[in-house]
Amino acid sequence: MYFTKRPTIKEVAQAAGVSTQTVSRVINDRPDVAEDTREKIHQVIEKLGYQPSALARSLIQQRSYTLGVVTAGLKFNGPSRTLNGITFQSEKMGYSLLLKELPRFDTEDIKPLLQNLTAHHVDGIIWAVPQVGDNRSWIDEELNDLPIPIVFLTMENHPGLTIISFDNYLGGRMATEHLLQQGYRHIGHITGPMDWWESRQRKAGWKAALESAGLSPQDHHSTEGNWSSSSGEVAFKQLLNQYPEMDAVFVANDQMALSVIQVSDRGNVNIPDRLGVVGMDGMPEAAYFKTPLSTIVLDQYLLGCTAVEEIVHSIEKSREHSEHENQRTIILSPELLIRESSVRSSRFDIESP
Amino acid sequence: MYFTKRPTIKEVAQAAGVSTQTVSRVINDRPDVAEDTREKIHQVIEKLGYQPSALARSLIQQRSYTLGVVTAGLKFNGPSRTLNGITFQSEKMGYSLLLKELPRFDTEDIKPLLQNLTAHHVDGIIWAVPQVGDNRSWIDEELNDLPIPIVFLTMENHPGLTIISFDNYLGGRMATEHLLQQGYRHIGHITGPMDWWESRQRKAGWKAALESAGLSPQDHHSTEGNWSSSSGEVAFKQLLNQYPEMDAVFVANDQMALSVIQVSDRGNVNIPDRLGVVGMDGMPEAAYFKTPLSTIVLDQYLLGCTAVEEIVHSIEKSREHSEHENQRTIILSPELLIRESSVRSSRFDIESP
DNA sequence: CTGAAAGCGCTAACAC
DNA sequence: GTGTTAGCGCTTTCAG
Repeated sequence: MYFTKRPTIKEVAQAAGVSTQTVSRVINDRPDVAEDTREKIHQVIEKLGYQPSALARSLIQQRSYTLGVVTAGLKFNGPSRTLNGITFQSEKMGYSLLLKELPRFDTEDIKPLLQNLTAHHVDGIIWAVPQVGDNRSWIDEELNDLPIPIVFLTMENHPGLTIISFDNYLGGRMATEHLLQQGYRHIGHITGPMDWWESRQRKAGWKAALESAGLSPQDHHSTEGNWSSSSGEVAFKQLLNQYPEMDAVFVANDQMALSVIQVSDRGNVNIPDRLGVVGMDGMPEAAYFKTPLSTIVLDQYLLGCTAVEEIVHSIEKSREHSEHENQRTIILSPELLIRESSVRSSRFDIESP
Repeated sequence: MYFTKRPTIKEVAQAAGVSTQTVSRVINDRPDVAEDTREKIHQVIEKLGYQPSALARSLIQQRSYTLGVVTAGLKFNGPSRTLNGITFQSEKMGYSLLLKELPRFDTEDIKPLLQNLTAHHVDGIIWAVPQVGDNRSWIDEELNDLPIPIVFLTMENHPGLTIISFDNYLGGRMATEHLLQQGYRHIGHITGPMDWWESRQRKAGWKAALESAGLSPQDHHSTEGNWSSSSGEVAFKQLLNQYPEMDAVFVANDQMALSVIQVSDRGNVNIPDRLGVVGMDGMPEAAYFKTPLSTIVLDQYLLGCTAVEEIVHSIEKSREHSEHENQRTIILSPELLIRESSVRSSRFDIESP
């Protein structure tokens, strides 16, 4: 196999018998080129398979049309669906993507990564890593040195930052209020890892909904999982133990809800009659669980698209004015998807208060 | 918010009172720099927060240490787990990633994409798109013009190409042979979309295993799904209809197997006693299905890592000799993971031949 | 040990 | 309309 070098603008110019500047004008579709010159150059370009170097252009134009994307946990559904949205929206808007994945969600030392990104002259950064533990502590130190705009996904409000998040609090409320409406009164909760901001928000929503209904959620009405199905099994068994009156449970994601359904099935606990279940995330498979799962759907694809729109917007703004106040917070709403796991059959409806 | 320009090597040189070449020597860790000069420059670099431009370096060195990654279907588990492996291995080997996602698996017009990648001076390309329909037809036309190495994931053997695939045929065989060993004799198959090479391979493995056992698989012993759980439901119901003697089924992925389990449960068909089920892929959730699912595990992460190793290897080779024969085919083996869905309880064991 | 000059591939600003 | 000059930020010669 032979690899032939890509042709340069110089070679095209020579082959066409013009200067590089004229070739440059043609490939940038500028006027002020004679029609037959343009024609000739196009032919040479076609023949040589010439493609202008994005690198050289980025250097001279001080603009790369490239976005840095930092993600974590690509093997999970949420992050990869978000990335899915990012790739499509960036393609649509004419930007390329430089991808980095953190080895852990709570990676704290991100300075080298940031430097690597700016070394590549990315025009902006999408920080698509959920807020976990102290993994936002670098912001105060590093952000001032950052020569380009950045948008953050999935984190709490922070003055001066552009942030796009789901309303996890609302999601928790919606799930719980739905269960209340169905007549359940003893609603437990299996949380995600409590060092995750999203977990805390979902739990707060659950709590608030119960309190609004005049009920008083106790500490022993919830247990903590780590998002995985196996952790959900453990957390559910523990919850059954410490909260025997429980007649419904809001589970912080669908994976953990899956094992709630399995354990209930094996224990002959009927869902939804004896136990109502609502999950969160909206994985398509949830419709095919033993009992189809009601869930709070998060549109991760949309999150990705929105992130690109915002960062491109910020980039454009920052090029107009060297100083600018552009930070804003966008909250995406979750949606309740009702399936069997939370809707009691009629004989139970009659019994409910 | 203010954005401060990144410093250049020139500014560092001026601040340190030396020439840019000397700074260059320091940042490239070359000898032949006086210790105190080096020290001084390091201090200035630290103070200014200087980071050399990867773009300028790529231009002059004719080498970007960047890999082009082309993927498709990131919202699915397989592709994103592969990407997960790619990000980690490339980070480890000192390469950055330029990511592109095809809008559809069977996108045929990839010339613009290829040009875009080479325009960014990527050193090599990982084509992480499964072979579907005619989506490899561009190879013969475009590959000769490609100035850099490329490795393909998940496609059939093709002379002159470097390819890394799972042994899908073997996977199909293993699943089916396992069911045979368990005493099942009427083994059906739900395939993936038959325009996928992987689907055809898995089916061929199923067929071969049955024939080796002296059984004769018929056309009506299999139906076709599209990987989704909902398609699996349809395909399974159809299969039940046209193959009523069926006592086991090999399902081409875990998602579809999920609905096989659900439909069976609702129809009071006991798994594994009345119906043995084996899936494929190895999604972690499969352990928590109503009946825990036996499955053929594919290590997609490893696939990604291997892809990076291979492409970097090819890049290195291609820089040593302008001509080279480096193509090779790597086949990764699947693994059988046995859970309840395919292991009959003892009272049935006794009955089996 | 250090610096000056040239140039990677391209475009901005100016000439003609 | 088209060419010339300069330079984006860096490294590679080659002098000294």
